[in-house]
Amino acid sequence: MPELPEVETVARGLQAAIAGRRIVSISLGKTDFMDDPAAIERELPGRSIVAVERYGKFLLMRLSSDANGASASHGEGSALLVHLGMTGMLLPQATSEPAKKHTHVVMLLDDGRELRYVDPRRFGRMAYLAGDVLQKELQRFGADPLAAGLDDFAKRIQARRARIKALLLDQSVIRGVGNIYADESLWKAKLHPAQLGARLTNEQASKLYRALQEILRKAIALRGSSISDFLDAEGVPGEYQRHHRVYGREGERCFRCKSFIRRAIVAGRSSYYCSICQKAPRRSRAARAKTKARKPAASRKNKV
DNA sequence: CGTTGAACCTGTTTGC
DNA sequence: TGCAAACAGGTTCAAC
Repeated sequence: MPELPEVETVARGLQAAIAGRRIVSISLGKTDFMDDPAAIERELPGRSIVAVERYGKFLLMRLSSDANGASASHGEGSALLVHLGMTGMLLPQATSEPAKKHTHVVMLLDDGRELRYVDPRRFGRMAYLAGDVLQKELQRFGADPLAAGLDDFAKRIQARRARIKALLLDQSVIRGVGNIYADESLWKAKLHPAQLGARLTNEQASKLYRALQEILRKAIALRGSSISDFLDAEGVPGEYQRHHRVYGREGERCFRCKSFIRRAIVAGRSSYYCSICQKAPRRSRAARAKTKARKPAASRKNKV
């Protein structure tokens, strides 16, 4: 579920709900999605949650230094890094509230509430990181699409020969975009998902940049998209799914040209697009030759 | 470099 | 109705 707008929504909710609280104790259930469960169990109790921020699709719970003041070798301090994967939720709840199924982490806070991490599929990630290790980890990721300038954005895309869809999803290029917002922004910019990054004109790159920013901002304003079960920190679903123009609309009509929305696998992911508005890239000589050579399809298929 | 497919895990939806 | 297959917003890794 959670891409940039959803994670931003959760971060804002948590910032309002739990910033300043101290973690009294922690109890862990399943831990296979944690880098180092022992570190989490050892480091968190006694620390205060200084702030909750979004970093790409990660939530960054910044922590006060430990009792010895030894948390940080450098500026980044220490933090609990949380990735919600596809089904993760971080919910501040009263102790009296019954715990949902698949609750894997419970942090007791100093105001008597609990911060609970729920994640049925456990595709999420949780890690306690500090100092240089934290800094290194954050450096793995590309530019934030809302903070990046047009030039930086265009350069990152045009420098690569991969498909634009793959580039938008690649967190080391741009951080925070997932399948929904990639497709929505490509539709708005009238770009086919299989177009190569390096083949975008400056004008196309600029269109995509503006489309992506507009869509992300609007989605944040509407508290994200809830496809099946996304809930923010207040347990409230988002509204942006009502504004999707292509995502999940296979067989329905394009809002611009009324032709039918298609679905194809691009970069290994379901990709929704309008084949009229979003022109397929002209295939290279090499690609065409390959398809031709493969003509006797049946015999090839039967090969083990 | 870039692409593909599989793997991680559970729940829900779709199709026969 | 029932059961199995397909599919889900994410990331990572091996193999080509």
